[in-house]
Amino acid sequence: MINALLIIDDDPDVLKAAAAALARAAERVDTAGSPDGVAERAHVYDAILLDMNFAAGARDGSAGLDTLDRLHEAASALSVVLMTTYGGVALAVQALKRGAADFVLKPWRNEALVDAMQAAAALTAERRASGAALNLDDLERRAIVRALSLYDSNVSHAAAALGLTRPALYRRMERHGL
Amino acid sequence: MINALLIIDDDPDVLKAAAAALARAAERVDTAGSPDGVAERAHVYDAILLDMNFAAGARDGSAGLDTLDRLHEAASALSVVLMTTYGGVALAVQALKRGAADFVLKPWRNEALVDAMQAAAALTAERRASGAALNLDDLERRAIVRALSLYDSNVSHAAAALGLTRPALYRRMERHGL
DNA sequence: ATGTAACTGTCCGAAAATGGACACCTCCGC
DNA sequence: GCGGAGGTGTCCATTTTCGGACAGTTACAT
Repeated sequence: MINALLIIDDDPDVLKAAAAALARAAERVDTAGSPDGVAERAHVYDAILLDMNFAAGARDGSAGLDTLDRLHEAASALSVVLMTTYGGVALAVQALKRGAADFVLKPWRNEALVDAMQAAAALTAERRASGAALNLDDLERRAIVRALSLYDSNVSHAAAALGLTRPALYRRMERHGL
Repeated sequence: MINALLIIDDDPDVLKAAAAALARAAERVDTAGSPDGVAERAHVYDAILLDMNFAAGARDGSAGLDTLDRLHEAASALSVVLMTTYGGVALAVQALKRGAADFVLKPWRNEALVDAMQAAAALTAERRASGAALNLDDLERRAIVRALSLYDSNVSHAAAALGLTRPALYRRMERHGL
């Protein structure tokens, strides 16, 4: 079960419909009529569903892409799913290259939307867990595991790749319980 | 200047046209009429341009996506640009979510193709450089820099985040020349 | 002005990591 | 069956790191 979602769209009907579709998949579903001020509280959400077009005439999606950038700046691990009506391939490609987690077209199938948001939330969780690995001990452990698997448990080679002497690697392996 | 590119397409005319367009951007442009056996030598390329549809009738792109997966398995840092004629938004999204670096539609503008391949090659280079950072010293340095920037040079907080005591962080900063 | 809270940078005896050396094992080629 | 190459795991004197403590600075509320 997803904890908290945010839906951003300027059309109240869309907000209502999306919120209804996602209600059973998340503890809490917030809605916003504009992206203003959302970045500040972005970190409390597990995923965001963002409409690409706000200014009525604008169909190039630049408003959505800008918001996407701002959200990433504020909460880099957060997954953002973009949604649009006027979706061409070029826009979709642009969005995903800029780091959107997924791209859905309006009108959507409710089931597909739920799946997309669940996948996005899972991705956020994963990134938060490993991105928060600023911790040097964790980082070292991961690197050691990676090196050992890469050189299929050849301690000498793994040690060399890690920039350690062999005894040093033994000590650290023990310290990490390996 | 890109060092080596590979183009995979079953249509000889497409191969010829793409190779011509990319010739001036890369030292070497190889072509292949099928994805068979390409994975084994994937690591020698800086980027690959891959057609999605091989079996004449197949338009769902699954052949291309499978090849994409196999290429990633063989050379995880390698950027693959997908190309197709029958490109819908769904397929493009699928491709990028599966890790393609970009997605271009046939017929292409030569300039856009060159740009895409250059960006892809740059991405490969970047990933190869940082992915090879199995080296614990590098890893530690990166983590420290990241932590310091995250807590805008507040040594106490950065140290806590890294799981170090403050004096320890001072020592390591000096060791890394920071 | 005074307290205090949160920093910074440095010192030093205790504690831990270092890496060269050692003994051993096992798979090949001759 | 012997030498060598390339592993493994362990030992221990030396070197490095550790972190609590100390003194100093800044910002701010009392």
